[in-house]
Amino acid sequence: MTYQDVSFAALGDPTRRQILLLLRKGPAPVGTIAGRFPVSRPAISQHLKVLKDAHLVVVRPAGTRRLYELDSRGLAALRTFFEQFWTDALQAFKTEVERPTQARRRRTP
Amino acid sequence: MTYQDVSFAALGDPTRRQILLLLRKGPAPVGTIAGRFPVSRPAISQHLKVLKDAHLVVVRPAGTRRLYELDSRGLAALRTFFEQFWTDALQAFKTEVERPTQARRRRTP
DNA sequence: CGTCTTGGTAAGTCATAACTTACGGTAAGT
DNA sequence: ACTTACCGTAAGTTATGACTTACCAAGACG
Repeated sequence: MTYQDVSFAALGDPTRRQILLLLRKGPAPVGTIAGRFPVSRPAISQHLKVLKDAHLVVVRPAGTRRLYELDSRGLAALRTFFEQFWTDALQAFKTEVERPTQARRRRTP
Repeated sequence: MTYQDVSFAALGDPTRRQILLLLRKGPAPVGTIAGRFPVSRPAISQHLKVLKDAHLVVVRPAGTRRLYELDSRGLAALRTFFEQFWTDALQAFKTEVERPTQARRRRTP
């Protein structure tokens, strides 16, 4: 499983996506994050571990608290991957559009 | 569940991501797509349905075949969303970096 | 028309991931 | 030392999603 696989798998869950959106406002301790969701704190801990392992968040201890924040490097890497994918996909689309007229005719009802 | 939720959920599965990568080369019929994966054809059909509902692929009939191809509009919408998210996330990071020196000191071992 | 190819869908299986409660380690305060 | 707050992790539960086989409709061709 590649690095991107781990990242996209992490983003595949709605709770984890919401956590990332929440962390855009800045670092937050686990308890605060968990308080924003209708699930248990350990459930949030498990989600945060997935995000950490995917390099989408980083954690630093602050007393008894653990502050989680967005991992800009991990997000940048994912962004690069997505941009590359998008560029390739767009290129493929352009190639398709520029095919001979015959292909176009078939698209006309 | 928002539109982006459906898209990211769709991208959360490795087989579906591989299908998208495969379709970058151009439209392909179901049988051909399925032949590239170590799973059954109906399984691929189910994945393609998820991708179609997420507007990541479009399908057009060609005789008995159904050609699937990337949905550039859906991908563009997802790209827009991701860029917005990334911009917001980067902004949040910049805000964090530009905080008073005290915050920086804490990061020095 | 009969036959073959293609592929969507129904129904069933089961591994797994998202959830829970319980436990205990660490930090901080008294 | 004791107490409180915080949170990672273990262990258990269960809903779900990725898989399967079976069925059948649509299209193509002889």
